[in-house]
Amino acid sequence: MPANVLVAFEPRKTPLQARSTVTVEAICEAAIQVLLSHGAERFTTTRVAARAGVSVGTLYQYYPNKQSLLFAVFEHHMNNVVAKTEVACARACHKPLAEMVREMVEAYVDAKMERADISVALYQVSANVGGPALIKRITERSRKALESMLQTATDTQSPPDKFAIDTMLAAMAGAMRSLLEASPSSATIRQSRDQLVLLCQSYMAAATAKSPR
Amino acid sequence: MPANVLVAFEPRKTPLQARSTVTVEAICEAAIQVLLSHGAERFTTTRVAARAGVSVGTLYQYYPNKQSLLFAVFEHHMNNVVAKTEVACARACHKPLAEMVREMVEAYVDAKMERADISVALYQVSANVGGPALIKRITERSRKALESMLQTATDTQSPPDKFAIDTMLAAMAGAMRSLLEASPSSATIRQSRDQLVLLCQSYMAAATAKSPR
DNA sequence: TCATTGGATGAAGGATTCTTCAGGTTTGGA
DNA sequence: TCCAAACCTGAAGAATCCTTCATCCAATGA
Repeated sequence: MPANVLVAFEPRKTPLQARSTVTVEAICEAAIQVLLSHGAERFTTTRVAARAGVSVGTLYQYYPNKQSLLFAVFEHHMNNVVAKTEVACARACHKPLAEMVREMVEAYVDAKMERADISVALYQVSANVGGPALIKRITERSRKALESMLQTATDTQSPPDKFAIDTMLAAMAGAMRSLLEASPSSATIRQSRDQLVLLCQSYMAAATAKSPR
Repeated sequence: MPANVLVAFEPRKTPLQARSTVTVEAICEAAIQVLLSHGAERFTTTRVAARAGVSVGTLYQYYPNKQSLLFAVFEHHMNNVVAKTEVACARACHKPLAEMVREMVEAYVDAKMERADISVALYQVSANVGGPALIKRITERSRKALESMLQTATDTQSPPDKFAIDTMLAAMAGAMRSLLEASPSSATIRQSRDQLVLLCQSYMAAATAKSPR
């Protein structure tokens, strides 16, 4: 009944020599490009291999199937983004709420934008390739980082609850997606980033019980 | 280079007799079910036809190809949701800002939830099947409805600008998606809806008051 | 009643795609 | 230098899938 049949997602073998490391990276990069130029529907292992300049057999030496390749790229990208968000959260502790939120949102937007092409490409497959489970893990990590940051705010009593934080994270993801899919100019990016900062700031302020003046 | 090759999206012929109307509806409903039970990857015209209790040939009599079927279902669902949102906007004119936003958000959430299964199913294909273009049209409609509503707020001077409204719409969509994909209990739905209301209210208030210094 | 048009059928052609594997090439160390 | 392990190749089998079309069934109205 469920859409995901049992498929191995783990990579098949890890590259040992320098040569194969290059190959694997070429394959991942090619996957992005094929996704962008042909779409998820026509995303083919053969096409990816051709674009990477290797043969299909090589691809299957590192990834047991098509999905595992997509999953690997997806996971790598997501981990990169959360990691940078976590760093920003850690750095922004013990500051006023508004400032915290600003730093965190800006880090998130910048991390996504750094490889906008990957972000856009992966939207096409996030729903299929073990996305739900991975996204859940990522969201949890983000929430934890946010929670422990918010607890140290210098101008609030009780930090927002779990629900509020999850809602904000989802809203951020949505705004980010709509921005990315519009292939925006750098001016638009700055503007949207500021809007997103304002959105998160005002929501967090509203969801937080302020300390008595 | 672009992912979308030229394909006809228009339905092939419109049902005239009552019999065929039933058929077309069965096909659309079956499409949802197949999407949910097999996933976008294994979404097949043959499977849809089988589920609808008709033969493939019948399907191709009304839709020139697989994509046009998906597009039709997608478009129908989106139109339904915006229409209800527009009605709510019209109804909420000449009220205080917070109340306006609440009514509009609640209408949106309710409309999405009414056929949660369809909403969830379509997330899998929204990126592929002419999604971008359709979503752009839908967003535009929503923005217009919101703009003209906000202009009549009884307690604000200048309504939020285009950017702010688009950001809010994207944020709403993101929060909604994350909610829907978690197959939430009705208690969770209510809670999330309230959070989303608060988010939009506080953002609109912040974007209305004055532009950031 | 019967002709005409709308509606339905499903086997099969044509095209893709995933994945394997037997055999070749390169690398790194002994 | 030489060998074993790592790495690469790409033709081809097996499995789907999309779409068509010749053919049959049902409804409508004259």
